[in-house]
Amino acid sequence: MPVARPETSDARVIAHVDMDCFYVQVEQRKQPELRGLPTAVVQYNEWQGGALIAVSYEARSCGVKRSMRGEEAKAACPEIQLVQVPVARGKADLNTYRSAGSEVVGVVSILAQSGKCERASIDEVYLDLTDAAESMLADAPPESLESIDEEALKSHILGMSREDGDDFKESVRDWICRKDADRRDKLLGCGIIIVAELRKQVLKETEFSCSAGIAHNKARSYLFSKLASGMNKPAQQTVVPYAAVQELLSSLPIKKMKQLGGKLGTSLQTDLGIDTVGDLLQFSETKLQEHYGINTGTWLWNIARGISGEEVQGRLLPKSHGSGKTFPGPRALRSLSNVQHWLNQLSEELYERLSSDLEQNKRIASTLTLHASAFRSKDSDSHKKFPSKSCPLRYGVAKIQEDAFNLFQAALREYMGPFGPKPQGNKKETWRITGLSVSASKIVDIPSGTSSIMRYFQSQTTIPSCSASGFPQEHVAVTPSASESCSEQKSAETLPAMPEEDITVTYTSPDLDNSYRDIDIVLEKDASCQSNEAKEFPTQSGTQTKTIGRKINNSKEKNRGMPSIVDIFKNYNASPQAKEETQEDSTVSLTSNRGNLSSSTNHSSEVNQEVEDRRDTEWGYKVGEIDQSVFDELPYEIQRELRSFLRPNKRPNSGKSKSGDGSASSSIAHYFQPLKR
DNA sequence: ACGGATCCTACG
DNA sequence: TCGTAGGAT
Repeated sequence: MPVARPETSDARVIAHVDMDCFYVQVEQRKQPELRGLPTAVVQYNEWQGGALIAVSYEARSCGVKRSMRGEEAKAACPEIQLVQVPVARGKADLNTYRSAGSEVVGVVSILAQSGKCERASIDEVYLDLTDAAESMLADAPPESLESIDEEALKSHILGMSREDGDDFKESVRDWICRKDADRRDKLLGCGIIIVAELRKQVLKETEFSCSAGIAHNKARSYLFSKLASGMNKPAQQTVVPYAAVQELLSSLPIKKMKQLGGKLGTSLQTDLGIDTVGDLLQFSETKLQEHYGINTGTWLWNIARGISGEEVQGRLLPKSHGSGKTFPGPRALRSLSNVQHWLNQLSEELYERLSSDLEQNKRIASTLTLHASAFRSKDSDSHKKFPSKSCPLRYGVAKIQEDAFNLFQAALREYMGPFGPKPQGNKKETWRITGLSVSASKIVDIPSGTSSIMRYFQSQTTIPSCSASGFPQEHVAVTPSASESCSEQKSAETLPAMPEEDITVTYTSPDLDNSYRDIDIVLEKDASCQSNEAKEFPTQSGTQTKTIGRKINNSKEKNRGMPSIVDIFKNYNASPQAKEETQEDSTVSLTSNRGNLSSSTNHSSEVNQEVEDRRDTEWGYKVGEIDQSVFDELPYEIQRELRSFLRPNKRPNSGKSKSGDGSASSSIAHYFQPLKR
């Protein structure tokens, strides 16, 4: 699973910042009355009071633990406040937490402007503060400061004996300011001050408290930010000096290490008889490689020594979006139309999130994947894996819904295999669906400032046929996108008709205002979705926009079903330098109900300029190289826009000035740009 | 090198 | 527990 990365440079300063019981804090910010009370966030309420997914520190001290049910929590702590995760479309809706998460990432990335910042999860970031720490050491080393921040003095310095009160803070100060310290430790000392300041700012800007680990690499900072915050208290920061690493690891239970909490960790315990990380040291690198393969073996050898060369990626946005739901036990889905109903819900949510991503971050996803889990009762291998399927992603709710359903049916046929779709003349299916999810991946940036492209995709979101005409439509037409790209290419073969119940399925489709309205559609009895004569939605009178994907497919053999514009952007974005600059293009949506921190003003011009600088040299396509038939199929506005992109007016190469005024300041404010309101 | 499918891991 | 994510193979 894990892979080894040799340590590249010696003295990095890496911080892992982790929000304390994040969902609880989000709810407490929304409902300040809850602050200070034992609180937990639960998801669903029906069964045993719902499942706890986040627990406040007050509740933890009452003995409430994550992965208790709501009722257990009430028993352990009668005064606990249980807040429910919002529900939308019949499923948990995590959007409020997601946007609070991007709010945090946005603030952190701005504060850490001088260093790389990586969104590690909804509430965690890694920071590479090496440069900031080095500049501080050069310009304003801690010992030169007249006073050290109180927050910094509260840090835990591992390996340092801990006494209470001022003595403790005094010794922290001494450690930070020690003149004869190892350079690596001095850098960590700077890291302490920087992170303390950053955490204070995050609290001020977002009202969320967080904990942090500061060390020389990701593995160490992660581990100790987790260990420390998991211990007892929120809002802690922990430093791992070089010299303390070995001893701390030596007695650390192996299962506590990231990546070793599961099967691999268990295997180490049982197969090698190991309990602590220190125990791993006895095994030679080759021995570990023999047991666990070359990659995992070397990784283990390294991690036992706290070595990890993994770099902090400058990525502030997620790499995929997914929407899923489980249907445990008796709630398992037993009919195709029920599956379709839920796929429609999930697809709707997914589309909504793709739309925001497009709007806010100018990104488009290009792959749609369907995952499901299932079992077949009353049969030998009742727990065969349900295969995943993917296809090119077409923008538009109805398209995603269609494609998802088609992917599902393809997967189901494969899953059922020889059993065939209709094993007995019985009424009910033999399969049960216990989980469904749709996800969108391979997300690429599109050049900013191309407004017509935005309009193009927006127009794609309207369903021309039914919403305008009001005619009931048979909506399960096969589209080339999903059906052709599914594994079974025997397109000529008529697929076995799936039994379909008479049922009213609610389709929802966005109208022009992006608000949703419901349209009831009665599925035909034999909605043998499977006629492979691709039925196109009747191209609607009013709509200019064409489904470019298909037409292009006809003229261009490869890339079936893939909107060519995605190809173009993909190629564009594949240019070597284009990425890694996620720092600057931090169009992270700072959709806070309080401050509106649009980070753009400062940066966007710079980004645009950069984009323009690369145009001529780094576009994967030159205008003449784009297949004319592809180009012609694009909406006129986009053609025009692309032409202007492809033939840029050359501008003087203004070497991207490293932001920062260069004025040396003795204040740490130098390392942070205060947020402007 | 790349992409689809599968598996594993982690966490609120 | 569920709903999401990321990474390795």
